[in-house]
Amino acid sequence: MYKNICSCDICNHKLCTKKVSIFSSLSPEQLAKVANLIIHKEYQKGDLIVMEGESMDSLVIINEGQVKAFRNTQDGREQILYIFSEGDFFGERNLLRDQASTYNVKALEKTHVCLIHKRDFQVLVKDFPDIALKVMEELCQRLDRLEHTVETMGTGTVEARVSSVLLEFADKYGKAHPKGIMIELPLSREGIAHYIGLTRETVSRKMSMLQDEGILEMLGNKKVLLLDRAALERNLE
Amino acid sequence: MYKNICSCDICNHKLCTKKVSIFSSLSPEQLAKVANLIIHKEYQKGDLIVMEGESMDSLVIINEGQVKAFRNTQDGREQILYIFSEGDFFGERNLLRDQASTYNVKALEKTHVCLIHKRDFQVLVKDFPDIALKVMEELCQRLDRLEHTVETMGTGTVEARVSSVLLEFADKYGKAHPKGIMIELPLSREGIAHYIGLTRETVSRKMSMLQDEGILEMLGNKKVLLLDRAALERNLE
DNA sequence: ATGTAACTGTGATGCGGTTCATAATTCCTT
DNA sequence: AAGGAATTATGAACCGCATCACAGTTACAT
Repeated sequence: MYKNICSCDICNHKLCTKKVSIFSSLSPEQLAKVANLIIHKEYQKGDLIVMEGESMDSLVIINEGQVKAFRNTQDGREQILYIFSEGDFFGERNLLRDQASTYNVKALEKTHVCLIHKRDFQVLVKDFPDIALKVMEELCQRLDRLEHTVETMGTGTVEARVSSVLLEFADKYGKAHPKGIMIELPLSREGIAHYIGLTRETVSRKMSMLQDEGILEMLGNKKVLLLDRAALERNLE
Repeated sequence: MYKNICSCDICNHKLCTKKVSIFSSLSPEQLAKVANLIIHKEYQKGDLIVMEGESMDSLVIINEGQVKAFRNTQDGREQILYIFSEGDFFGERNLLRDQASTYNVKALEKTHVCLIHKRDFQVLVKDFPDIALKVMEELCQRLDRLEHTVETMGTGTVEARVSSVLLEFADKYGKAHPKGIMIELPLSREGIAHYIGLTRETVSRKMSMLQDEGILEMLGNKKVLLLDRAALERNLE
């Protein structure tokens, strides 16, 4: 499963510690100590990083690239739960409790991750209680997002779901652009569909609609230029 | 908003500390110390305990009764996110971060709650770091449940949603019974509908179907006798 | 640059859940 | 125990998303 162990002398394993909010309360010396505990690994697009049910022995921090966390139902449908990018982490639940992973994680592109072993992480948390608080903060943010997702899935129209995910991507991956916000989509149409519980076709149709309304412009399959953010927000309800 | 301040000399404010897992690592003396910080309040069925957007100054622990946490969309639809019962707590996110409540909380029946003020809670967490870990554990359980809800809402059939919620209630509120599991429903059909993003009518119909199939028996509006748990589980996919 | 595989767009069709309407039951109050 | 309000059940019609089918487009590797 592990492919390339990055020897990475240049960054001295420090890059990921700097990018990650859970270590933000540490001093440079402490950070260096943490950096020594880290093992780097690299995955190619499509590689399965963790499988549902597999037990994990490390906290995984995304240093570069992105991954999706998802579950498969028996009839082959996929539900994407999270998209993790640079600075995000996963596997925390399997370290605190002794529990197998509750989802699959797959690289959406070439991805460089940093691993901290369970025993090292537990020592870290004891030595630096602020880390636990930061982890908690991150968990709270995930709760917020999932609550919002449940609300949208439960009460929202299909327009609202598509608008909501586009706004999320605009905030997370959007770059300023003279005509609006340029979004580099992390997922294909089908991926988006699996993220919000719809079919590929419906997502296609709704995005075409939004384009016809002048709210956005599709640039190939992987980019969207958001022209009218406010209009999307109005779609939320 | 606060109605009755319970003077409650009998329990000496200890009941709720004993019931709550986040204090399970404390010694009896430490528990007594915590108990002194607690203020008791009581709400009647239908009382709004917290409003969305309102800022909270206390952690709220349910001592007796149950409440629902929910959001309202602009067009008047309601999405129930959590049902909290004896031993559960809410408001933790507004204490750790400085954030207004993200949902409404309403009493589903006469409910007795214990309050710990923000400043007291923060001191507690510092003195007893295990409390933070316990809170984290609870947050993880909520994440698990929400992830499961998103999966069911995104990929599951309506049968699966109804089956899923009935299984949840069976585990949480079910009592052994010679013919199966007797469930005291915390929500009306409409409430269940708002919990799983369906309409009252659809929930009615599906539950009638389950009754016709001999999987359960409805006893009035508030009780369900689950006869064939395995059949419900098979419905999940 | 080109060819090919993967992805996307769109029409036609059908099913299933919502909506609306109304009847029946339950449950709560007195 | 009875009456009335609230909740639930159920039928009919409609609408929207899934599904199926296939054409068109994009992207990527060589």
